[in-house]
Amino acid sequence: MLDERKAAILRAVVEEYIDTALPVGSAHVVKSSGVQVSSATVRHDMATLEQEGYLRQPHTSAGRVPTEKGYRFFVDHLGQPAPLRGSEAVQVRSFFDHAHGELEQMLQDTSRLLGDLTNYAGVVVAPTPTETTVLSVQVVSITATTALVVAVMSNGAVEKHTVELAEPIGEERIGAATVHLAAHLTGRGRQALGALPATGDAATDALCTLALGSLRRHGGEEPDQVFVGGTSQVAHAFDAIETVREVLGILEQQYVVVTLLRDVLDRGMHVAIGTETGMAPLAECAVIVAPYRVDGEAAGTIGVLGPARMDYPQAMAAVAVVSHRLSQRLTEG
Amino acid sequence: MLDERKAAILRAVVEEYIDTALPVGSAHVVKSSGVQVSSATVRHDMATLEQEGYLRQPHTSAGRVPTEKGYRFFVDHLGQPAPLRGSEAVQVRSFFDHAHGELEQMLQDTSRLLGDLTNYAGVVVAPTPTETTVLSVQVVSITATTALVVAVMSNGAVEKHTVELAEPIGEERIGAATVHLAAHLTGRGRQALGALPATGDAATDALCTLALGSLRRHGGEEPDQVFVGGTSQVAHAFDAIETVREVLGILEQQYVVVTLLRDVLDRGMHVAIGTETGMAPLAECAVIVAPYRVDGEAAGTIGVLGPARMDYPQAMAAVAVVSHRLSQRLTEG
DNA sequence: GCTGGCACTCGGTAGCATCGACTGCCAGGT
DNA sequence: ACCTGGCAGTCGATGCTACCGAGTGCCAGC
Repeated sequence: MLDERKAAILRAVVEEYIDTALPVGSAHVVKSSGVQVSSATVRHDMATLEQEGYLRQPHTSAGRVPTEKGYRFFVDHLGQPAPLRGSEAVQVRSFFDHAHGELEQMLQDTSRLLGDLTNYAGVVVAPTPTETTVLSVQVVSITATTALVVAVMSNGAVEKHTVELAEPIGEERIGAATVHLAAHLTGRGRQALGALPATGDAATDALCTLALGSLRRHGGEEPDQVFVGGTSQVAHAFDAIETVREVLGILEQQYVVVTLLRDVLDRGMHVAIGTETGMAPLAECAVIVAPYRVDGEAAGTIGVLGPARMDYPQAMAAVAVVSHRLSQRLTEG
Repeated sequence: MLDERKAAILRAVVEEYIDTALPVGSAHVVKSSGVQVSSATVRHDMATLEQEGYLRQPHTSAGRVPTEKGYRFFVDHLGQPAPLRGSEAVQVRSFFDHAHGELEQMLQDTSRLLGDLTNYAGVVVAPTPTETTVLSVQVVSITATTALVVAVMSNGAVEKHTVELAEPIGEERIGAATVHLAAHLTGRGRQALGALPATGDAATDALCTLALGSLRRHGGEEPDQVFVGGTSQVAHAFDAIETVREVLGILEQQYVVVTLLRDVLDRGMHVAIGTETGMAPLAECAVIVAPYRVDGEAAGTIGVLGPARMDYPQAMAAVAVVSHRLSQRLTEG
């Protein structure tokens, strides 16, 4: 563990580097850290910090830059959770006060809110429908051999899936299937999607099975819906154009984004820095994630993706607040 | 109008500049244009082309670069519509052969396809529900004072809207509203959303009115859904990071994107270059748009957004093919 | 009307000296 | 044992100059 002064020095380096993106020299540390020693002493400590892997020097005769380990120590031990700036608290409050309508639209807007608050990319993963119950099911015929299964879930989400039929099916059987499905699914949870008693009519049963299958799949390995906002911020956060492109590429792959957030949470982390993300192209990035809850149950995830030299205290505060307010908003109905 | 040689020279400049992003000198033109004259003559013509506004010189003693007018002439008179490269034709074919499921998901994927094909950002505006008919309507209660109106349209789209009720309403009235709405809307088009006969029950009527309103609004001034794919390509297409950011910013504002595409089409154009887009931040960009059709009716729009020095023939071919195949796919059901 | 030739322009690059922000180390003081 | 001021040394960044070369405009001549 680091003694107090070294910790203070490390904090000063991280904070300054986050601010300026420039390597930090001992003189700056003396000015900004509050430690009452000379720059020579600081130099000594910085050399030690470098040996221990918290800092590194881009080249001799340059200042120090935090390593992944340095950032990690910072967020674990030094990042006093900054309260949100007043104007931003207002922004969040007003956002959730005015949020209305469509769940998807609101989540999309939330991702943009996160982007605006932090100046990094904001991500929102839609609630997985695991623990919701079915409010209503309906089968609608679109063409002779395609039908649409629409299920409204108790969390306000609407699942819809096209099913392709082997052969044309009449309106009356579609109706029968609707009734049958409604009878057995309404008010029940996902576990009801396992099996269904037969109706006695083969074609109707076939349709019901397809419908069930599509609903089951949707909550299964099918990727969760994900919304990304504030991609334009990415262009500011990195100076290497190639990095920008890589990060945008990642954000485009919804599946990857979902996996990333889930992985981080699964490992019990709220912040993943550089290689901790488990994704090579994100070596220069950091991710902050938080789950949100609906009716007390973990439902989905939000997060921000920014550069490793991220304003952690601020971003963590933003994520925490948004997750809290979102949970509240989704729970109250 | 330009005489034949000047046109050939202009074409050479545009093509070379598109390729290299470097100002093109008279010697290069001689090499690549096929005109059988000396560089001095080309220089003469290029000076004329510059006076007439087709080319400009970044600075004395540099080569020429096309102006907006130059690109415009190129696409209007010189852009022989390049056939799609074989591998890309395959890619498009296989995409539409395998496209299935959810309309929204497919449109999202289509936008990415456009991005991949052109290496610019791909945009797809979802079909406006204007000319579709209602296949089914249903009202589902979510909480005591909120209900969800779900309508399945004949094009496979599902419209859903939350409505907030002034006071709690019972299940049986929700059911009554569903029945009432279904009776009057099923099989009818958007014009049926105007008014509804009364049921005799005030609470049910109130709910019906709210539901109608929400559906009407959705097809009205409410922005169309838009999908953007290939944003990461934007980082490659421009070298100025500030431009990248501006363009990404535009692409994030769905409303702006929809307006942009619609405007261009309304003006009867398929290609808008620089200021022709009507948007200042897109001064260095060009947009290619095409409508797609469902059952012969113009339904939505697709497009790509790239730099003004875009590979027009190739991109136009890609947009044309995708629009054609998408129309086909959506029409056949 | 086209051409080769020529003088000229000017951005980009390479070389070079300088500057300054750093560091590491050390001898001396507390 | 620890801290400090001082000092020599490193090395990227900055600025200067000289030069190169791609490109131009112009002109006299075919």
